Amino acid sequence: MAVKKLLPEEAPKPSFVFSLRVPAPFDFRLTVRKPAGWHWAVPTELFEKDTLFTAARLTNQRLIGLKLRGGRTVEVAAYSKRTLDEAEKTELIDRVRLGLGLDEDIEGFYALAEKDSLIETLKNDLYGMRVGLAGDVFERALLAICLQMVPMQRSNQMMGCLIEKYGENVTADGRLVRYWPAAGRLAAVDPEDMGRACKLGYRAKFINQTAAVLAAGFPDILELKAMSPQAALARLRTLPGIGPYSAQIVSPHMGFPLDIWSARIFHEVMFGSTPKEPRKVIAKVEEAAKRRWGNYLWHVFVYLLHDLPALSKRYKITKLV
DNA sequence: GCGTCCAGGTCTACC
DNA sequence: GGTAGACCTGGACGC
Repeated sequence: MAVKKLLPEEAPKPSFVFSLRVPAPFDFRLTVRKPAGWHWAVPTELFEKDTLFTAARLTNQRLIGLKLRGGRTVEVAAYSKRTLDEAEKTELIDRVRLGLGLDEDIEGFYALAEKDSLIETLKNDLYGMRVGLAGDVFERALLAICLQMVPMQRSNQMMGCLIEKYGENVTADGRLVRYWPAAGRLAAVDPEDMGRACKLGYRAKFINQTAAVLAAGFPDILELKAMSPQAALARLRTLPGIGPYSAQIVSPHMGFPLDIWSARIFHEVMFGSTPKEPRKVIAKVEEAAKRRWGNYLWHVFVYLLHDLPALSKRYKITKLV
């Protein structure tokens, strides 16, 4: 999509530079460029030579171009037309910290490998991959709503269209990245027009209404992180179109967002059989997973879904779509 | 080529 | 409180 390289003389200098030392174990590439192809902040971001060119939108709606260069210490350069003030710098640092999963208890997750062969496999295959959570509530809500009731291919079509038609351009060291639309932009769009343009179906109304709620004032991702997991989920579920599944996708707390696709995979891995009606085994899978992995459900979820090609050699896993 | 089914949920009306 | 049915769309599938 809309990512292109500008000529060197056009590339601006960063307006803010900082570095983050990430505790071991940490693999930068696996963290920002996950094996199954999940984006870090936006599908249009660019990754080349251990460097990620992407963006972040601050709470005051300023869009900042970002260049992250990896290693144990991640060098971050922020690009903006005007200088960032101290509050904006602090917020940006906090957002990148959250995105890189600096505060995750990855050691605790790996400790499960001593008694759990599945975790041992995941640890060995994806050692150093931190889950992280980049992007704010609206970006993640768009992702969650576009995931509902459609195969991944259709989700990508809808998200791509929203970004292309309503998104914004930002540059990061000369790379042009098209970023997610702002909530205020989609709140002002006629949901019928948006639905027709991007083939969103009933989701158009949810996106428009959620955009309006967020544009009017709602806790950002860092504020939700400061809440208890239960309080954050409850607050997110007040958004139109955000139910129990989507709230866990959006929440900065580690959840276990089982849908019928992931429930089927977990059932196959945990119980060795393919459920005829995956929707009906979600509660059973969730209960068993909680007993087996406790506080590390989200890590297991992300690791397992990114290690499916390797796991499919050991477990009977239904072909992906 | 055409008809049918259903997919990485949520909401609402009804009991 | 729980449950069935509606909701958009397009790709897969059977014929």
